[in-house]
Amino acid sequence: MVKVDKSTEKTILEAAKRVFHERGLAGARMQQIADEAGINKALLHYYFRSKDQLFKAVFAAALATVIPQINEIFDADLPLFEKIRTFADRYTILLMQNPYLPGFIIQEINNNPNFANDYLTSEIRPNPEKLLVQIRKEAEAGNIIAVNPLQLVISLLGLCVFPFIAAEMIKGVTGVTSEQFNRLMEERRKYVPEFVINAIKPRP
Amino acid sequence: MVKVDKSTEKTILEAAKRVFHERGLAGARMQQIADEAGINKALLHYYFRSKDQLFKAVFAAALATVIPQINEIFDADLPLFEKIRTFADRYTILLMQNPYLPGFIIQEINNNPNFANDYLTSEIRPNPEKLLVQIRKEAEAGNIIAVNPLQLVISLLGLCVFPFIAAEMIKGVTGVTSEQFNRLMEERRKYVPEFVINAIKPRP
DNA sequence: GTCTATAGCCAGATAGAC
DNA sequence: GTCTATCTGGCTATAGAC
Repeated sequence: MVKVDKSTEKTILEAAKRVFHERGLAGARMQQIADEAGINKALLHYYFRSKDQLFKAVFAAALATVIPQINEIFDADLPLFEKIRTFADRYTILLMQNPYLPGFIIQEINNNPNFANDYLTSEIRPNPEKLLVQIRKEAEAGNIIAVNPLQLVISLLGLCVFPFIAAEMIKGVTGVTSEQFNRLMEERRKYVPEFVINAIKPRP
Repeated sequence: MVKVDKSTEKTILEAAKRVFHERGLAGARMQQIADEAGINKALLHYYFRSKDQLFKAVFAAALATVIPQINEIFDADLPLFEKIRTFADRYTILLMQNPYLPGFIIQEINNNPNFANDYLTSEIRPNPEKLLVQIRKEAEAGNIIAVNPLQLVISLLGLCVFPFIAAEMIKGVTGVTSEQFNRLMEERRKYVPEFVINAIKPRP
């Protein structure tokens, strides 16, 4: 990476992010991070002490870019259908800008059963509670069909996140290029919320 | 692992499957596989030559347990709604029996950009073509609303697979136990297909 | 086929000069 | 703060006895 006028620590974090996102904790190499940052290995240790701590910093940053945004929409003061539209739209945009993020997070959670204790603080922690209550109330009022609120939230998340997790598989199987894939995700910003709303809107 | 009367090769493959599924290629250790198989490292190399080849065998087996089943339903001679119900039901059962499988496959695909060439043969390759055509025809006939067929297939897959990929996250955040999670997936066998059918059924 | 012992390498971490 | 050089441990892989 070309040296630019920016703190070494930031440069390291950005290089580490790229490498960890691509290869995971176990697969990443400190040498590659150093190369991408345009520095040497010793300096990585000078700034972050160990590979593990560097990883923790990158992982925490990943959670911090995605979880607060999710919670903000979960807690927004919006009618349910508007909330679903806003969530799908904003979350898809976020993922288009950070396509490696979901796979990275999921992968490392599965490899570190203790992640909840290690990383989830009171601020950085997905909190669907308000949305779950909102769904339950709308169902009781008959504004949507009867659903298990947790199933609905999982479904909404899955519809947004899954294509990014499975991107390489989708490309490999269907033959769509990265550009076509992006257009597909662009289309999904509107497709997903209408899909979900249709699924839960009562029929006359 | 307790020694039982079964071929060493099979014992190794089962142990390797457990370890690779949990830790991925880079994170797995040949020593751990040997321990779980109740043998020593040298024997692993005697049977599979290298870690890489052992991994390839496990990965190919993983694809072989899931892809043919998917294709069978994709290609079945069923009306669309029945196909959706069958797919969600059977695929969810399959994943409940192999919960590590999706995460394992996704993780290694993302770490090996060349996987399509390495692993996808003419038999072992997801083939949604017939289902895509079927969806297009149903939409043209007005039996379902207008949709991009690929979006619909991705959605159906995501609704089934995502909860398993995100299982640890879901448990960590909501506090549901593994047993409660299984009940949730059990419920999903019916929930997902009705959700999807509702989403695409035309309104009067 | 299965084992013990060990070779050989690679990656994380540190020492110490500048 | 940043570098080069090096240590150290751990891991894959092999040699060779049984």
